[in-house]
Amino acid sequence: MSSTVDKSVSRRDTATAARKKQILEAALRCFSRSGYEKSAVSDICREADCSVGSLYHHFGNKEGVASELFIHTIERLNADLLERLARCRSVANGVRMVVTQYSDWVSAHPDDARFLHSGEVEFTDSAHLRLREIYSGHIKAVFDWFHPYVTSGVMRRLPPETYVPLISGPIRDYTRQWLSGRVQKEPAKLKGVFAEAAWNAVKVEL
Amino acid sequence: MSSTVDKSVSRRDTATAARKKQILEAALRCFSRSGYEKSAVSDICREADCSVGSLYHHFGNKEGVASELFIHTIERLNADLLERLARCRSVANGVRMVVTQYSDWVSAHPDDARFLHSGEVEFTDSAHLRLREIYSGHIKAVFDWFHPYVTSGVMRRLPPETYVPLISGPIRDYTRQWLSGRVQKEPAKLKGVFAEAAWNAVKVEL
DNA sequence: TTATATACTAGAATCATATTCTAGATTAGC
DNA sequence: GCTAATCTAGAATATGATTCTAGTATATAA
Repeated sequence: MSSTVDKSVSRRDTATAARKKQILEAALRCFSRSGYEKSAVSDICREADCSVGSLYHHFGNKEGVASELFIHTIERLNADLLERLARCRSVANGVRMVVTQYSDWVSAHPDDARFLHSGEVEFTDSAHLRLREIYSGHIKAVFDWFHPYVTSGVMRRLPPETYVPLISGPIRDYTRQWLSGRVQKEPAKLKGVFAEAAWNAVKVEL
Repeated sequence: MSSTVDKSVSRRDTATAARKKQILEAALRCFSRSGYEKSAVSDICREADCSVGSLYHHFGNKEGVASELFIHTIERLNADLLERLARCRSVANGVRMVVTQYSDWVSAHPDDARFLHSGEVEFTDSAHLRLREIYSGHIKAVFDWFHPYVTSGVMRRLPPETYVPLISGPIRDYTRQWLSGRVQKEPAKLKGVFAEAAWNAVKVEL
């Protein structure tokens, strides 16, 4: 069946995808080495072995590169969580999983994490909208997973805006400190503490 | 006695201090309105009614303005916490205070908070060092306040790096979301939830 | 009180870098 | 093989940070 659809993937499509990937990877290396602002478009082009014209053709501007990279990265992070969450067989493990997968992911992909956290990245307007959709879609999916447990009374009913900060706030805050070099131990080393605290914050007391 | 010392505060010193203040306040308005990167030095100068030469004379560069503003802001925030903490008469209230003063401060000074959280601000090297000192000094002062309670066994003994994220992580994470417009309720409205969670995370179970 | 050094202000000149433009090369689809 | 669309290259331009030079105001010393 796939052979009939394959026609839509031309040689150019493949080359274009490869070139874009090449630029995105070069950009991440540059951002990671020197930060977003300090990375000149010409630096990225040199690293990606392409011309500025080519970069602008594919991404519109520097923000466009950063936006696409950001969206791509966060989608993988989110998808990874949903997969793992689907395999959890209890609320307690679900809550702990939100914390542990984040810290494992950060420890495994520090450059990606640094990029997501950097805050100096600027987005195109369309990326802003897209990110908002992605965020609310992801939150909805996660809430859908947890909702039955709130209904059945094993997870506390709290103001909805507070679940994310209560569960993920500490590990995110710690990660930020780790990425900026203020603390040494990598997040995965302390995930147990934060995972227990997260469950503790939302569980119903016996 | 003061009259003999007054000689050290000349008319020029006063004028200089006033000018610097004028520039810092103008910068905050610009950053708050358009963000750090989008604020041109010439914008700040127009807002402060001064020349670029003047700004560069006093601050060296744009980072210098941002750095001094940042340090000034964070020192007031820190000092405010230490004052309030000194008046607390129990660990539970102390821990809750860390959360409530932060959320009250953020709600009362959203422009300052937005600036502190923005992340796109770049610092001079000397500001980086100074910020690190300020941070560790502040942490030490806060830890000194809490330490007796750990010793006496009413507060949990945890890996030292985890106290700040456990106590402040959620409210900081929530604040970040609020500043970026992803949630509506201002932090002060939810401080109770986060304050209880903070105490819950570090208290010793009965 | 004046002379001199230092601090300050102004704005033009310079420099770095993001973005745009133009021309040419490659590829897809007919 | 022809034509339009896509892609690449790099030069030209625009924007905004920083530096420079000249001049003004203030403080301090004689």
